[in-house]
Amino acid sequence: MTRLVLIDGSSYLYRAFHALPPLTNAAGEPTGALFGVVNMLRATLKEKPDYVAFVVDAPGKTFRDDLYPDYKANRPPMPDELRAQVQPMCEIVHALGIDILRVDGVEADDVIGTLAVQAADAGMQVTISTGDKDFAQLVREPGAGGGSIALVNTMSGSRTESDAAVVEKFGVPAARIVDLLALMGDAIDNVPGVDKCGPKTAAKWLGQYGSLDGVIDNADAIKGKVGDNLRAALARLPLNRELVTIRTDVPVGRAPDTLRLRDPHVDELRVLYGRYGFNQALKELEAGSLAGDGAGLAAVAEREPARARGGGFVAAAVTPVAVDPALSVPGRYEAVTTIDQLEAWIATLRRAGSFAFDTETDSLDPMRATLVGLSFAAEPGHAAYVPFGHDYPGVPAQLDRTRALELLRPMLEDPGVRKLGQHGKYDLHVMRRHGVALAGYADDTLLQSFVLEAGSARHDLDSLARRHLGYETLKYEDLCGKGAKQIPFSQCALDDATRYAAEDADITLRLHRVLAPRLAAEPSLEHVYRQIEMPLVQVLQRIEANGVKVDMDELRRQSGDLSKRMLAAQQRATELAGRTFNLDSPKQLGALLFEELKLPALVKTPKGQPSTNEDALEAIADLHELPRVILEYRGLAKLRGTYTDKLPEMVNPDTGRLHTSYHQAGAATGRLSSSDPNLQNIPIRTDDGRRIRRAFVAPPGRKLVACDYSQIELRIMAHLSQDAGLLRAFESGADIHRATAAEVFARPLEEVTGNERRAAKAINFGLMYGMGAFGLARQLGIGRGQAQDYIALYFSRYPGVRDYMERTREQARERGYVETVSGRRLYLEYINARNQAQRAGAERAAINAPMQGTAADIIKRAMVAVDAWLGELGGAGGSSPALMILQVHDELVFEAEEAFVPVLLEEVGRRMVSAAQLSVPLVVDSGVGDNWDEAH
DNA sequence: GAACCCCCTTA
DNA sequence: GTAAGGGGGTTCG
Repeated sequence: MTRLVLIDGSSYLYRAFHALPPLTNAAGEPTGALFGVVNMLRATLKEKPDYVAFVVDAPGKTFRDDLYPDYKANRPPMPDELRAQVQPMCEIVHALGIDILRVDGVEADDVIGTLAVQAADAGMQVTISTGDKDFAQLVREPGAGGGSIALVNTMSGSRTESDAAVVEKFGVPAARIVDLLALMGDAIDNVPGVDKCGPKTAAKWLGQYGSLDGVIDNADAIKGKVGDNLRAALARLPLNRELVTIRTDVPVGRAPDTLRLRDPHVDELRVLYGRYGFNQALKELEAGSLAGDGAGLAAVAEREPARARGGGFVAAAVTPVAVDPALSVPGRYEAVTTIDQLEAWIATLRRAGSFAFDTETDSLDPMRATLVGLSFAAEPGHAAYVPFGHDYPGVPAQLDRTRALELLRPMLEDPGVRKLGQHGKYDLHVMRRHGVALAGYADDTLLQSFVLEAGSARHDLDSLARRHLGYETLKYEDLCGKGAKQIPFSQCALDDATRYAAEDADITLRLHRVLAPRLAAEPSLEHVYRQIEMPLVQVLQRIEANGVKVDMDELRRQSGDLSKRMLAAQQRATELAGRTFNLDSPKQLGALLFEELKLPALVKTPKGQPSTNEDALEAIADLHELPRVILEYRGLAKLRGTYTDKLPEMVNPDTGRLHTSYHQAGAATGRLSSSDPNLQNIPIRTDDGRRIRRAFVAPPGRKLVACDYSQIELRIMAHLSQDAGLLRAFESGADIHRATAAEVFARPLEEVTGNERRAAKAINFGLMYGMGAFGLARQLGIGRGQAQDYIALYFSRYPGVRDYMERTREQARERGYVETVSGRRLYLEYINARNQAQRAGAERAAINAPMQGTAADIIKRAMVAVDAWLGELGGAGGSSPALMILQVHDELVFEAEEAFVPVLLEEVGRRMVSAAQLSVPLVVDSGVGDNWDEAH
């Protein structure tokens, strides 16, 4: 069978550009997109197709522009960094022996469509390699003449080669795809479809009425808002259909059988690969194995020993950019159900010296989860699942959990055997709660990914597998369902569970092989990972397990009190409105205030609706009593709904305490985030809010101790900017906002007024957030001109700060990322965006991230140091003289025996201030009390 | 029930 | 004007 691959070059280029970090070669030329494309091409060539074409768009008007002048009208121009890679890409494609097709006045889609149909008609097996879903309309199963057209999606790695597959993906067969697209429209190409009609709705209609014409004929029968939208869009649907139909009859000037793959120009490739720093490709080239070797380019990972790979075209076709095929093969997974099997596996894992593992449980909450099984992998492609908690009619025999854990324990608790995991903090919790003190937890792929690609990628296992391995994992929902119909993992059939669980361990192991070398190649990132993030895993696990005691009665009393006051506010609001309405509904409230009561709508939501937020209500509070009543109600409702009602529900019945969950990869800047419940946003500013802190208490005989860094981010700004004035201010130990006011308003420290200090404080904070005059004016309620004057004055007094900020923006633009003092990186996807709002947003993030992120690095180091000290003291849980129980960005909270408090203050304070050596001193404030409020 | 909006809490 | 999580309403599947 003759095989033709048609590559949607433009689609690849854009995809690789956006998918990969902004890499450059030694000369500083951008290479990211190029790198992706080259990897994809090499993977394609390894499958030895007979004919290949690399199709790209040509400049110039096409028939679609004639049909519809606004076609692609809102598409931004190609970014410069991408444009710079087009010519080198063409050179490499050519040198690889692949023809480039560019037909004036014809879009690449239509060139591909035409060639695909011609080739399939001639009996060829055609694969269209693209990320564009529109091509689904061309899918053709093998016919009488043997010709076929299949799609390969470069991002998901999926292959679509049958009508059934098209139906599964889009809900309609290939022949109806154009109808579907016509209804949906295409925002990228500026083709408006039916408003609010997405793929599901479109497929549903087409299922009901057969075709677009059927839908048009029956438009009156469709109810609801979407029905109205459909009728409003009727006139343009036929045009839409024409626009989305890929032409298969355009003149392309080449017949498919003239696109034969030629021999590569090795000399040219050597030069090009060398120039762009594609070392793996170069090595492969020198080995003279361009078409045969399995080493993927991206595969900075060590090569796995050769092994069987999927045969035929599929294996490479599903291999997207930048993947070592050896790391994306299907796995061999086995269930371990006998002692002999288990012992054999334990021997294997020990022999390997390191292995990936994963726990399967019945709950996402590690403090409540019961272990259902464990999985292990020591070499890619081979993994075991040890089930012991599956429970459903007819379940096969399993090992006893206690017995299995006792056999595994020596290995799991042996620090000399390295364990790898994905989000291992969860597994550490579960194992600890089942009596196993797991040791030797050496690597975590979640954290590897987080440190390598913060800000530019997701870090969950499924995304990592797709991105780094070109591997599509089984989904939990496919096994156990979702929503109300979800079954616990323990009721999942053993065969399915084995495939799923073993895959998790296997994929984790494979990911580690890809990510570890990438980290090793970046010493500063490796340092952050090894010295900060990995040690912190255990610390966070302990903090979470410690939990915090809450006074449930106090919270219930507060709930009752809040309810009474809410009711009163509600009654008053009803009187004022003259009717009942839902105070919780911004929509109803907006209608009442701005339409019925005709109050001025001074603030708009981002979507242009009149806002009812605090600013808006304050602005009209002097015109009517109702806004203040609403504000009062909102404040009370927030406290009750989010805190006093919810927190008692979340107290763990076993421990009687509240256990939050800290997300180590939660914020791109390096900060932690907290959830379930979020204990990092417990109120403090208002008196009502602070009462909630009084419900966070120490048990009898113990105290709560809160230690927080004073002005840590401003101190970091002083350190980073090395501004003489700011450094001096911190060195002198003065109140920094007062000192700033004295500088800006040019008067002695003691003569600074309250208002001046307030303004200086707003400037200090605003600058750290990258704020401009507009924001400062709003914050201070002054004119924009005056705000601008303040800022100018500030920069004239602290010129080092201004220079630092400009340098930071520049670095961000040039490198695509900014760094903390520790070398942690944050990638800024939109720093060079054409869209000015996006770009401005990225610049603000660039200004803030080094400060926020450095603060996060510092407190993380402090936590590791403090935890190590606490560990030396011995004792655990309630018997320990002190426990670390909370982290709130710049604050650590401890629960300690009363007599131990002085030692704790001394030792913690020392470790916190020496967690980093900056150009200014770090200062820690502390407080002690019976509850969290008093401890401040 | 999911996805989105709007609003609000923290550092 | 940075970084988060979360509640309630609304709308649609």
